[in-house]
Amino acid sequence: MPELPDVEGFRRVLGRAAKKGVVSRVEVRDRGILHGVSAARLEQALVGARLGSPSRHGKWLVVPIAGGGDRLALHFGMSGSLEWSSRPGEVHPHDRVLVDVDGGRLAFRDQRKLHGIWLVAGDEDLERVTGRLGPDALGLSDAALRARMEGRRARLKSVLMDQRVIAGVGNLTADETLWRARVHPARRWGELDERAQAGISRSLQEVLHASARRGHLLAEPGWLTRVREQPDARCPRCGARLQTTRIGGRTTVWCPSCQREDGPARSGPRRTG
DNA sequence: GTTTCTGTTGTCAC
DNA sequence: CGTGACAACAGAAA
Repeated sequence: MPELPDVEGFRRVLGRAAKKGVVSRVEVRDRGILHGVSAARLEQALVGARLGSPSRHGKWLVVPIAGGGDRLALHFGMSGSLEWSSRPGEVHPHDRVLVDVDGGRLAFRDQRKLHGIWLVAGDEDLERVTGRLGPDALGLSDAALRARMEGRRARLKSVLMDQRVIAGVGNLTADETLWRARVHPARRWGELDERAQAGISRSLQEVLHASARRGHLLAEPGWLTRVREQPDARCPRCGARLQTTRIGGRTTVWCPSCQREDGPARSGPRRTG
């Protein structure tokens, strides 16, 4: 599940939980989710402490621990989530770490365990874990996006998903954005005129803002994400049969009619003059 | 029943 | 810059 909008949702969940009080208990049910920190060390760092206000950078969540200078860095991979319950009942089989706070319990739930939880000290430490990330994609201005994209020669889909260029765009967000902007995913930034570039910038923010508000990538009528998994999916805008290919090792869905490889479509809702 | 493929995340070698 | 292998796992497809 997790792309930027999901992680933004987890940030709010964690932020609310943090305000409830101190951590009373930590249970590591699967050490495979911990990186560079033992279960004992994690417990020692958390129990009795208060969590600070979490921040998000791309798909990373960083949680200060009041008192010491340590922070948690969380990455949810493809299948992770953060679950809060005020009345904890059954433990889910994929709950890897439980953190009890006054008033409830946080669960780091993850089926595939591709990433997980780190305990980091200074900023250098954090950067060693996350890699050097580009600016967060949410709220990125048109000028800032331009500055980051300038000179990139790879296919747009790959560039948008490169966390070092901008942080937070995942596979589905990239497809949704390019579809909305009517730009073919295999095109290059430098080939586009300024209007098409601005369209990508605007589309990206529309997709991210609407989704982040809800805590997950939207899949409403009129969205590519809504139909992309269907076997013979058609473009929600023009009805053409959608195409699927692989770019950068990821499944890529686009509309051959709206997103031409050689330029913007000349038909459709947008008037051509 | 068993094997193979797929994937909203990444890294690495070539 | 692009591709393929890989990591861990479950569910679907073959």
